[in-house]
Amino acid sequence: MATLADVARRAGVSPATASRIINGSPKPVTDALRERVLAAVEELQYVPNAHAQQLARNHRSAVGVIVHDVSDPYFAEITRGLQRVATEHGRLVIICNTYRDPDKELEYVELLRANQAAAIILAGSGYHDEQFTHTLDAKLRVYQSTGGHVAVIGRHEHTGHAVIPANEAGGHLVGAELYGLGHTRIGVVAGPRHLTTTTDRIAGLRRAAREHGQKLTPRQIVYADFDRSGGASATATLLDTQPGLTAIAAMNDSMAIGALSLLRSRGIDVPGQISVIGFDDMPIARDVTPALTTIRLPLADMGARAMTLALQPPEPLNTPQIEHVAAELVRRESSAAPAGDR
Amino acid sequence: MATLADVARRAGVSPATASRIINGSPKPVTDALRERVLAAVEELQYVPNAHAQQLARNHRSAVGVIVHDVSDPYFAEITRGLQRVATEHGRLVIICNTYRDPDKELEYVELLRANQAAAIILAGSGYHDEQFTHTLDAKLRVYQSTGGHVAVIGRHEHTGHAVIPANEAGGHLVGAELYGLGHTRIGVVAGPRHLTTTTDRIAGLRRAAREHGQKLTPRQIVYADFDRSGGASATATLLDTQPGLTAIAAMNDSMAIGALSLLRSRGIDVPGQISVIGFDDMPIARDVTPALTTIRLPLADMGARAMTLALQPPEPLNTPQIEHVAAELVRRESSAAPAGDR
DNA sequence: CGTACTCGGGAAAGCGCTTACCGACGTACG
DNA sequence: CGTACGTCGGTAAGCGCTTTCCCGAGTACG
Repeated sequence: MATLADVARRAGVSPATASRIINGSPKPVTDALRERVLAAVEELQYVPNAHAQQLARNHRSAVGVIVHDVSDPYFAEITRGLQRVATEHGRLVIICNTYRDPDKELEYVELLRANQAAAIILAGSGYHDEQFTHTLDAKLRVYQSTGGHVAVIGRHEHTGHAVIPANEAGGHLVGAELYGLGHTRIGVVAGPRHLTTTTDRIAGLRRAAREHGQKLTPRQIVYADFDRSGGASATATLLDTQPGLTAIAAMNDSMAIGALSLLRSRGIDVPGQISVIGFDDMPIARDVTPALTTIRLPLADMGARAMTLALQPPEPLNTPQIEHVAAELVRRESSAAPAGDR
Repeated sequence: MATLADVARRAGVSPATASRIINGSPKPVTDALRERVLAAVEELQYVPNAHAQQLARNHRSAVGVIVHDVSDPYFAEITRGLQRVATEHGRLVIICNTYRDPDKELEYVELLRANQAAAIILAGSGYHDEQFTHTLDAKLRVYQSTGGHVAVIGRHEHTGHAVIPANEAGGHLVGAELYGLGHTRIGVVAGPRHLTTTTDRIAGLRRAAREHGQKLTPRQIVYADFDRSGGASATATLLDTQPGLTAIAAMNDSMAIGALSLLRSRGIDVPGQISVIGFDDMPIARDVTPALTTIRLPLADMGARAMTLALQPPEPLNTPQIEHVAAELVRRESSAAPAGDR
């Protein structure tokens, strides 16, 4: 591996000069030398050692993103937004997948700190776990105290900037739509109960229920994994335990799609017999049949905003900023009034 | 930011000792000292500077992955497999999205080299561009010559290990199925023509056509972006220019889904009036309606294999290994014999 | 009790780069 | 023609860590 010293030697200059030319330092350098150095770089296929540079310069450049799983469309969309902004700022993004293991989240914060990340962005639901939340928060604070920036997406318990989707309000939209259509026997296909996203969305749903003089009993809610197969199994449980169900509210689109596929396999018509509403409005939502009625969250935009916050110059007022993002109901074909009403 | 020296000072030992304790070096250290150092680490919330470590140790640890776009399910799946293996080996993965810009691919190779990546994995189709391929290859060789490992997925023109999906054979499977069912008027919804994946798959399709005494004219093939909207627009073009079409072969599932949605919007029954076959078997394929007949590629597994190859101990025989992976037809509901045949 | 080891710990030399700081030269000026 | 600058390069001191080498103090042995 060619080093700067090699280049300098080859060009017959000092490492200092070579460095200045290669990095375009403000210090003026004669054209003759410049050309010689550049030629040497080319011949030696020299690429500066990023670690050495980082060490010598001592200023952070990369930013870290911690998500549950990039291959989940929810995070994929967020990541897309994040990356776009990061790239505009010339930042390298390090993506860390926790695969929903809170401990990994902790580990990755350390790793990112070790790598001198300029900012850490935590995307995805928080956990209902006092102990964990506290530990994470402590780690994040330490990181911040050494000049690191922090932004979180979809959680509020933490220090640092935050982009917060209207999960509760979105849940309320789902409820308002369903109860408004006349459904009373609603099943909820929920994600893991230890995720705040799940509970926030359900809280909104509950509020809507109350407003319509209804109530959500524990048995109407089935918790499962936040993915397609979790949606399918939760739906199966619901079908078996809640006869007369006319609507299913899935707490994200992946689960809704799982629900759709299970209903289809049981020969149940959607929305004829049962309505289904999802959450997030992932791109696929419009491609399933029936096209999924869902709550739209501007995921890519949320990612972009979080990155923007994180990359902001050292806080003007030193106060973490919180951006709320609205949820919006997108009516498609999977929801309708219950059969009896028609 | 606390440094090792701070920790050492606080524990009243030399940096050397602190380092040895923290990294669990083979050198034995008294328990008393060990505890003091560990306590200091805890109090100072010390995290070693990864760049300094990397510089001092001088051995690569991270691995870089260059993909077109992680938020594309095709790459998301591959990435999932890659990550799994990398994590098992305790490697940090740096994911780089080119967003299909070949120049970025070049840039990222440099960046990864600068970051002392132990290996670079290039996923996704290659480009039909002599010049570019040559430049990339040269850069890769330089990287290899300094001890870097290279593995590519889905392209063959390069140096280094390769995991190659049976694109041609898969295309042939599509053709065999469609022509076998009796279709003769087939439209091809293809990805960008400068991608080798596109042309390889079409080549297989052509071979099947010949075997059935058929032929694919240029007008039967429409090239568009490798995504949902590309699929929709290509399908629209096909419908407008190829009356009497009975089947559409999409060159990936995203495009197939776009095709499906366009057909639905035009009120065309699938597979009643037109059959649709996709390629890749992404998870969503089974959730659209009608469920998509497609060619299965074990994407996550391909990623895992590439990572395994890349992480192999310095080539035993120094020869790049090539692993071919088979494609398989998955019959679902979107394909059937043409109407006239029934 | 002296010698030969062993064992735990520290001193210091880098890893590859950046960046004050300094010095040599050339120019402009008094 | 001597002094004062301004220019352009080089020298060297780190950045935070690892690791080799060495040294002092035990221990075991003759």
